Amino acid sequence: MSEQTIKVAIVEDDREILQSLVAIIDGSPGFVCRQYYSSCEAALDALCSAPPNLVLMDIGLPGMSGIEGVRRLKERQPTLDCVMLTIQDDDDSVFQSICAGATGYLMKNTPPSQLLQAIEDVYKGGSSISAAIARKVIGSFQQTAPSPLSTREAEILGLLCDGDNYRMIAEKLFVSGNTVRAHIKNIYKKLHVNSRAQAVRVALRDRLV
Amino acid sequence: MSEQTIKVAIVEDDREILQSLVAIIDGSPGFVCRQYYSSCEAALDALCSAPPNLVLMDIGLPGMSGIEGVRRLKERQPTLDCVMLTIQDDDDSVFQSICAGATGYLMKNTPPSQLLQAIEDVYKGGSSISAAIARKVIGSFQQTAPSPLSTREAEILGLLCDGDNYRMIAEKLFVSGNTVRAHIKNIYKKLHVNSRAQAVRVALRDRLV
DNA sequence: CGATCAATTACCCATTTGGGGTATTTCGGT
DNA sequence: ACCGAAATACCCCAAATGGGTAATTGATCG
Repeated sequence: MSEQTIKVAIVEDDREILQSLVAIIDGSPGFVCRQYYSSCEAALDALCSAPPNLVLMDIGLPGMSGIEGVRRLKERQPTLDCVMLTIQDDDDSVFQSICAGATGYLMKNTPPSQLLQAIEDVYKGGSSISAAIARKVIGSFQQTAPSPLSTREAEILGLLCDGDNYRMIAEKLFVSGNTVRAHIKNIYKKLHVNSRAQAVRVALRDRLV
Repeated sequence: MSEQTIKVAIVEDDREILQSLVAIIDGSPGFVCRQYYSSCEAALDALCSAPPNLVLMDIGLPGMSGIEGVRRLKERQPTLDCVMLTIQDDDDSVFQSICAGATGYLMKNTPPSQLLQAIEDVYKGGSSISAAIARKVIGSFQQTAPSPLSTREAEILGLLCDGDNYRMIAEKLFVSGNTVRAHIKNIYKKLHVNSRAQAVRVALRDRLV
């Protein structure tokens, strides 16, 4: 079962790179590349009517970018895995790709053995991202600045995010509504906001809850 | 420079696993393990006064869990990299660990060669997470359900998240405040909420903006 | 061609919110 | 012993919000 051939499609505008990729894939047992395109426009319909197991997508394509390509592709084929192939690894490209639906993100200079390993990982339900990119993704989960809020304030902010109003919060914390108001005023001052909506946004963004 | 010895500390309560880990690390050129502990309580002070390059931390420890251990450790030594070592890979443990500050997350059955590779990756500023775990982390960035909102509603929800009130939204969109109110009522219905705070929370959670 | 829905406008009214104050108690640090 | 931060509690009042109802226009879909 693990020896099933993995059908890979490639979208890449550089003819040389495309050919060398096809050669690597097609020349390796267990992998086959029968679909390759030089633009998203050319690839989209074909990939939707005859979906491969996995798509290697260049980011820097002329016309529609690989990121937009993935977005369109995933709209029509949500189960199709896409791995970005790129020269730049700037944060923006990484996160945009991931949000667009990419399952992996590889540098173009990845050695063939790792490339094949990555394809196999994705095929098996994993995700192929390099150590450096994984760190960036993980870093986005971790809060850097320490919370400026007191314990009580953080508690109240949490209830604020749940949509509770003064009265509900007061009841849950066994204090008066006036006290809740006083705390919320302090929270707003500390977060430099002046409405619930903004407070919730900051709270979620900075993981204060 | 790449041949510098990496000092690894281990926190693991199972004596056998601990010994085999120490043997692997210490027996490999370029790696050394001089600090090993069977509980977070025992490790914390020692690791802060004589920080290694990297800590391998078991999650299922008696007493303080490895996740809490990482949290405390990172409070005092924010630059110290921690890699979780665990038998379970349930979503909760993964995300809790990452949010607590872990840089990597490995299964205990990871073969020695990959373990050493992972340690080296982290030491070089990367992040060692297995393909399966990377997929979970990446998946958390990707919206699954299509947005139930119309273009206009999504637009207004975005401004709502910015903290704009009716009047400000109305001015930005060149419509009346009453229209904005009507849209917001529809948004609330579709998102099953009844306040701005809840709407913002859902919008950010489901990436509707 | 009728049905439906998105977008738009409008109004009423009770409740909630936010900004401005003031004050007491408790607790940890200097 | 004193100070400041945190937590508690209260006042007034203008503005914003949320729920209800209703009507018009345009586009899209059977």
